[in-house]
Amino acid sequence: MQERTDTIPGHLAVTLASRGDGRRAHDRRGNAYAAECPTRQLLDRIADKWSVLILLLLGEEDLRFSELKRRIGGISQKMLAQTLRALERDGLVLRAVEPTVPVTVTYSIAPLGRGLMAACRSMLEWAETCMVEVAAAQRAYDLRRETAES
Amino acid sequence: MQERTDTIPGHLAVTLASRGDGRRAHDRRGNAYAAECPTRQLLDRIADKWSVLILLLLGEEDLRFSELKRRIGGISQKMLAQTLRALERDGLVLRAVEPTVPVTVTYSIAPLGRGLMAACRSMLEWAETCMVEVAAAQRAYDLRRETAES
DNA sequence: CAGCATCCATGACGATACTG
DNA sequence: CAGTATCGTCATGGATGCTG
Repeated sequence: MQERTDTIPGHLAVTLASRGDGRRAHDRRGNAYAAECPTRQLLDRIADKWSVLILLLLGEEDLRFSELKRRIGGISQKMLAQTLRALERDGLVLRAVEPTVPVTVTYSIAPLGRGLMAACRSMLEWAETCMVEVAAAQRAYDLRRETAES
Repeated sequence: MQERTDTIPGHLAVTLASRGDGRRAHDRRGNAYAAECPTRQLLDRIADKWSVLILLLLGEEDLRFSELKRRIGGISQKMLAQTLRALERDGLVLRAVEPTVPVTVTYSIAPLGRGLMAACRSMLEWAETCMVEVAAAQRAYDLRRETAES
């Protein structure tokens, strides 16, 4: 920040420089670690279980509201509506209304949202792949805590 | 699944087949869309803003508790402790205690957690890249709603 | 019947105070 | 410093009712 390198020993300056590396994201396009940054707020919305599951499903095929609700176990009508709305507002999901009787509403992935699919999918893939190892880690952790309680 | 195509009309068989395509994930390694599935529960834990931010930071360097708290804007002590513990239990993060006075606790990314980094990073990258477009989409959406309120 | 709005109970979350 | 405990608050979820 300041040009006080003259008063800083060489090895410390190096340390500070490598520190700066960690802040690269900050310099680039906003600091996602700052609560007020728009990038962080966007991340908060997409790094969410409901958003990820919805995007994952819509990435495979267009779906109606009730179909989404039926496929995503444990989601409430309220959270589904709320999340879909946020995704639509962010331009990640498209909402198409067919004027039938009764009305038919179909949700699909928007071009902007398609870019997110890769990240969501690799998260899912990772979960599927590592589930067994994670379960083992949990057992080991619980066992360690249990025996330590003596 | 079954060889009963003989009793199923042609067009229905096709419908069922394309249905099966959507269930591919189900056949592979558990159904992440079912609330009770361990894979889904794991996904719920990692598709979380705090988890993603913590993993992202620890992926760059080892950090102490207070340092993490200071870097992640808006996180409470409680959520940080809680999330770190869940990540540690899942084997994604390592917790090293140095018996100094007062104690020094350093968190680092575990081998298992390193595999998740790519997904977290691409999520962050996407957010940084598309933030502007998303903001535009939001304005468009809000404007549309506003004018529709006439 | 699809989809959204409203009410209420519950659990997650955040701020503060306190301990090893 | 690194947490745990407590409590007040707010978001989440479930049930219900409304509209087209």
